[in-house]
Amino acid sequence: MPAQHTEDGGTPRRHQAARSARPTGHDVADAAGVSQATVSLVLGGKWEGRVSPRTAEAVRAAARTLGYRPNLAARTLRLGRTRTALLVVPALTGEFFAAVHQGAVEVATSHDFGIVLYPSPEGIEKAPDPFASARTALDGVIASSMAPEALATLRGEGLPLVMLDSDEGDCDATVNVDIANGMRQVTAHLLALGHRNVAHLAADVDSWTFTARADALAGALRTGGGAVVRTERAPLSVAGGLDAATRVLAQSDADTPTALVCDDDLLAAGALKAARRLGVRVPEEMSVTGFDDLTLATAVEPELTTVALPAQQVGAAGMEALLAVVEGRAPRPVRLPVRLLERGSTGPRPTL
Amino acid sequence: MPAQHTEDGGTPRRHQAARSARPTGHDVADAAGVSQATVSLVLGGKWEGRVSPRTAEAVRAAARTLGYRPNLAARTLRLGRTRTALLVVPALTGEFFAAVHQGAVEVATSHDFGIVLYPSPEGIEKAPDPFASARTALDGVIASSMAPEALATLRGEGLPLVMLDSDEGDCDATVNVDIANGMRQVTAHLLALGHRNVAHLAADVDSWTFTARADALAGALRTGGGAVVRTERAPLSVAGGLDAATRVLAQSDADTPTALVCDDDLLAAGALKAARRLGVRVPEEMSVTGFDDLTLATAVEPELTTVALPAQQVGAAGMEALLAVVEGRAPRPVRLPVRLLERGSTGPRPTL
DNA sequence: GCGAGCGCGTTATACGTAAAACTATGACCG
DNA sequence: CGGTCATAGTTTTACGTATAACGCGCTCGC
Repeated sequence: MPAQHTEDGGTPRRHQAARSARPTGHDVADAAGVSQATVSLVLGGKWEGRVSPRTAEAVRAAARTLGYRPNLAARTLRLGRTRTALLVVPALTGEFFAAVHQGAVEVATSHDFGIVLYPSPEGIEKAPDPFASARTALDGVIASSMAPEALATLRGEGLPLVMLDSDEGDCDATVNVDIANGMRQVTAHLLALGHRNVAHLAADVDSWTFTARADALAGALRTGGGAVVRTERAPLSVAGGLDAATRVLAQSDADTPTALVCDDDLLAAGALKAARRLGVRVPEEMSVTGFDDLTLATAVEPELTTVALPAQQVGAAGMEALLAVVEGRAPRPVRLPVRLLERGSTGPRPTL
Repeated sequence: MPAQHTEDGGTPRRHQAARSARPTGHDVADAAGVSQATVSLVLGGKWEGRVSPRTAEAVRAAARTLGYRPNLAARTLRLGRTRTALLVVPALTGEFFAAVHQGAVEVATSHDFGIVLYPSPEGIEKAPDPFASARTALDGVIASSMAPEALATLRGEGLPLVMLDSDEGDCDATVNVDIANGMRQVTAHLLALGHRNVAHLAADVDSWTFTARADALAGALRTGGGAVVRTERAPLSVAGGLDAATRVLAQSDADTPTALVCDDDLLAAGALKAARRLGVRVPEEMSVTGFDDLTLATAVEPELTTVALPAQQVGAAGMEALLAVVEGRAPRPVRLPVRLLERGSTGPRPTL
């Protein structure tokens, strides 16, 4: 005596145990009285001509009331793509990359992309696997600086790769800041103030941006009739700048420099400390310039003449380039302008 | 006339088109001459008593030569868990949270956990969905500060939640820094130097840590025979500190403060600038204290007396607490000690 | 000598989604 | 009236993994 009861609607319920589990596409389908495939079509946005508007609306309503959000893992498994990019930053500290990140995120979200961060550890050697650390499959990588082996891993994966501030040729797109022009502006500023003999406080970091700074400084100075009379390498920190600048300022001979060009504001801040300790007045007796325009630049006395970098645009351009690559368009190399900020740490060359 | 050819081994090859696609468990299985299930058992580490050692070794060898790495999406879909935690940080800038992150990562990786970052945007209101931004399912959240609504979203998801530096009660575990003790140390230091009338430069940020700083300062000062004679709120920046400190220093009456306690080193750096502009010598005429021991603290002149926070331990303890919750153990609240760094910005109370 | 148990695997299945392939109902047209 | 076509869906399949359920050939105890 089969009851033939169909009051339930006859739709097969597969979920019934967990009451508060996240709703799936099947749940939405049941609620809207359609199949899961229809739900996928409607919410995927490609239903025009395949589903009637009233049904589509019913599906959307059901999804809304159930609070449906698609399962990312399932979608990824199905599609093999994630619309997610990995942003490799040298470390989590640093105002520059905070802005880069923000710029990248803004562009990404407006294109339905996501960004996950990979702060490459201090000792780049023992870096954990970027892919494992991302915790999801990736559609591309935007990298600022990276250990060669990690970069090789990336290429091996065959992922689109955008390099920021690097001369790495083996990638799909590059975004650079016009470091050379920045240094030319610094040089022009110092030359205009009468300086000829310049010392260079170089960051002891092996990355393109610092090599570019050194080269640009030397080149611009030479063509302007000046010269780098001394180069001192220093760890990229205030203490490093202090030590290195102390070494420079302690010595004085015929070619004593009257200006100290630092690769970074941290070094410049250290140089300011060194000058104060040695009784050298800035900028009256010695001009000091920084680079990057960190918060620190206006916290110290005198405020640092420095070069501001368009960090946010770097991130935005990087993400745009990645989108181009992903979508098969040809990205063209980007070179962004910088701006010299003339502040209190530079002044006229002292009369001898 | 069935040929009965089995020279291929008879194992059905499902992948043959894409030559360079990432190998799957099936590929490893084929290479090792076993089934995918066996591969999963062996690589999952739970094969003892179910697979012979030689077979297990064969599987591992095959996985190694193929460069097999399991598909995270598939695993997540199957298991419903990810061994991934979301770390919510107030912004990407900030040395404190860089260290917090590092501490958390170290603990996490040693427990086969992953961490993904969610830098909550400046305007916390328009924050994008943390879950969508994570790009993967989560097993828990470690949050420092968060907009109430975002926190509600989190709770709604039913995820384990660890709060850092917060008085939020509705969570599974808390990790705090002993802010009160830090302010007590600052106060004791100033009282020992003879100061009684203190001005407070308060960060204009609505978060527990700053409320705690204000309360602790007022309390400790009172019990020690001193008093907060003036409180000035300021945006959390050097410029904010400069403005607020200028307001404080400009006025002078009977109860003129001889020490300026700042909620943060940024404010203290601003205060130093204000003092210099107004011709107030630090620390001879006015003592200034900071908080957090940022890089900036030793870049300014004089170097800031400040309170160093155990950032890395905060992250480590947070992750440990989350692990405890996830594994069903009961985490107990953590309160970490701080350390006063006496430097040049504080000195004896000026004789009137 | 025969069922029980064990060692060593295999087969089958489910997770939630996207999309290809298919079905059913009418409308239109020659 | 038979065929073509559009509409509005449904059914089915695959993605790669983890694991429950199921052999299958031996050995062992009684």
